[in-house]
Amino acid sequence: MAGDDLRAITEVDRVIHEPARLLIVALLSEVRSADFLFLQSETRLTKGNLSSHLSRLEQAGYLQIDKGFRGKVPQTVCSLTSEGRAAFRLYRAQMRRAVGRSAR
Amino acid sequence: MAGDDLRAITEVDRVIHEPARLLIVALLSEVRSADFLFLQSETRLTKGNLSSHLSRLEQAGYLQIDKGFRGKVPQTVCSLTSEGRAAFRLYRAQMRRAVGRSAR
DNA sequence: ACAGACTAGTTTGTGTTGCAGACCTACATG
DNA sequence: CATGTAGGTCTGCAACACAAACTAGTCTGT
Repeated sequence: MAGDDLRAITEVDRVIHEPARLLIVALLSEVRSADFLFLQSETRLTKGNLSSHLSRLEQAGYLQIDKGFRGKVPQTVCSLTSEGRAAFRLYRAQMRRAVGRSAR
Repeated sequence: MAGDDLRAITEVDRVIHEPARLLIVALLSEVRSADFLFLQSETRLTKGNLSSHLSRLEQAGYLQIDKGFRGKVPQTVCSLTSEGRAAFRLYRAQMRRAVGRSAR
């Protein structure tokens, strides 16, 4: 039944489902890595928010965060882990079922 | 830029974005109307939860809730309003940009 | 050299919300 | 009367999103 497919929606990964993080993950899914400032300008999130969303993604094992320096200036570089990419793939598959009717 | 499309994700309608309600709206989008018990069995939500999500959707103007009787038994029948359908259409368009395979 | 501004990011505080479960109302039936 | 059904409300709690305050260190002007 169609309902069974749909019911899976209630089990989507909330870490990714949150719009701000979905945006971050979607952005990162298209590149190898991105630094904090790039993400901030793309997402227009405040530093505080961006920082905590990144931490959340890291905690979930979806993101690798490398802190280094560009010259004397600290630099935070982020990239999705393979679990992160897999989780995003799954999320997309689930959501397409709910919204993607035209995609098929 | 692709980033601009994506950034719209952060503005999705949270009323619909919540998985339980997304499920309800997706179900209702495929029928003219559905009663409380049907929704409960399809969603597997508790009565309490289902009731409050329905109220939330009604408050948002997305849902019409008609309380009546089937014989002597009370019956709550729900159907999306045209605003509800429009909101869902918009939501789907926004989310497809984030998860749709042919986004670019 | 030292104050003040700037950069990069983290921590804290607050209000909202999603959810489960207990309870309530009204009617019907065994 | 006791139980069941339909459809809720209410309460308590944990999670969380967001903004604002804060920290650490660098750069600039005088």
